[in-house]
Amino acid sequence: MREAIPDQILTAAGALFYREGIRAVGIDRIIEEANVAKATLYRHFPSKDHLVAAYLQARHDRVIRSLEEVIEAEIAPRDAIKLIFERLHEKADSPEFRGCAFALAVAEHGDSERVVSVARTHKTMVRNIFSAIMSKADSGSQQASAHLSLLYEGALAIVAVGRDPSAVLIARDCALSVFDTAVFTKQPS
Amino acid sequence: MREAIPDQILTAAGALFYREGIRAVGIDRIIEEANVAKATLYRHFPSKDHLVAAYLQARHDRVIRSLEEVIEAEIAPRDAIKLIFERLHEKADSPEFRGCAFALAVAEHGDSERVVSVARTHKTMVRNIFSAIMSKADSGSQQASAHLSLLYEGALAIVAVGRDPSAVLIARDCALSVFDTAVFTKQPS
DNA sequence: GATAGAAGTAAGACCGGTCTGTCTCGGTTG
DNA sequence: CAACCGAGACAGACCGGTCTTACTTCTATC
Repeated sequence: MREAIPDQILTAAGALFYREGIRAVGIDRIIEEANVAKATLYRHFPSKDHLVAAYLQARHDRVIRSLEEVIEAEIAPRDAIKLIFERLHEKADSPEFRGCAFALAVAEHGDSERVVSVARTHKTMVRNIFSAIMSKADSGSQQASAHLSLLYEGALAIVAVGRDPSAVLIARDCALSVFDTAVFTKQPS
Repeated sequence: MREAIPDQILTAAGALFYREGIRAVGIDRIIEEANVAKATLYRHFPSKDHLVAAYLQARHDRVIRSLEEVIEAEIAPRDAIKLIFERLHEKADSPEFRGCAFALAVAEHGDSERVVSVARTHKTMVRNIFSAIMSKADSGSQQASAHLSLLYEGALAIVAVGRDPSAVLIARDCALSVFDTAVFTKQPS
């Protein structure tokens, strides 16, 4: 067995969901791509909604792990921010990039509590990543971290529609500028 | 006749598309809500894709007109920015707000050239609005206008998922800060 | 201004296709 | 033998889009 079956299904479903959209991809497409029987899929995921949530959860884990690596690496907060945006730029500079998977999923399944919940958790944790970085800069500005995540999400949204990855670099420059003024004008605690 | 039939259809379709999603709303729902026969709909809009594009176009016209009013009003650039974000906050502070209709549409129909084209045009024009405001501030910083639209889109994206309209106010504060530093550090032309 | 015809409309049957989800069957593997 | 699996038929609903039928409304011509 090359791979556990649930992962096999999630891999196929995830690629299709992100590339073509969730509603646009039927169960039949997924089981064909995953080389799996329909009953097998429904044994592991009781409904398509569950499968979508699991796909988002897997993506969430992956993205957050990648961001936490940046935090755990002992690099200066300013460079961490730079790195995060430049990693995003790399991803955005690819024809198959379609924007934030969680925003896409909520756009299609905004009425599914299961889906929205994972997406919200993800956004909250991304904000917390920026918050952690800013607190390492010993300028406890929670405001600045909110600004950074705003720029991060804005870059994702603009690239999703306009497909021009340079927006991410512009966001990076603005983020660094926000960081600098936040640190420069920091309040003594 | 209370209203031209195409507008009647567009009104019903627009409300349903935005509220529940484009793929989630079938033609039957639209014609029922618009009190119109199916053949009538297809006489005015040759396909659902055309109808979606027309819905986006109508929304585009409305939003851009509202933004241009801000420009044409003789108010200071800084106040114009403030006003734009506070108007967005008003809209976001409503249970039926679901985020940027164009981002939602692209998420669902990213492969439709007709749909993507309207969405891209919209995003470009929004950026141009900020650009026009910044050039009135006689600091020709195109960079700052890009930052402003980044914050604008970020606020839309975050509210779309998190449903917390206060993100728009945070974006406003950041935008004003960006504006101030851009004007303060402007280059002599 | 009356009238014939063209055009627009509502209502809904209908078509072929696709959707999610269930079920059966027969094979394979531990 | 028991649990899982692939393949696929099947159900019931819904999809976008076409077409028919009967009715209304507008328009052009006399």
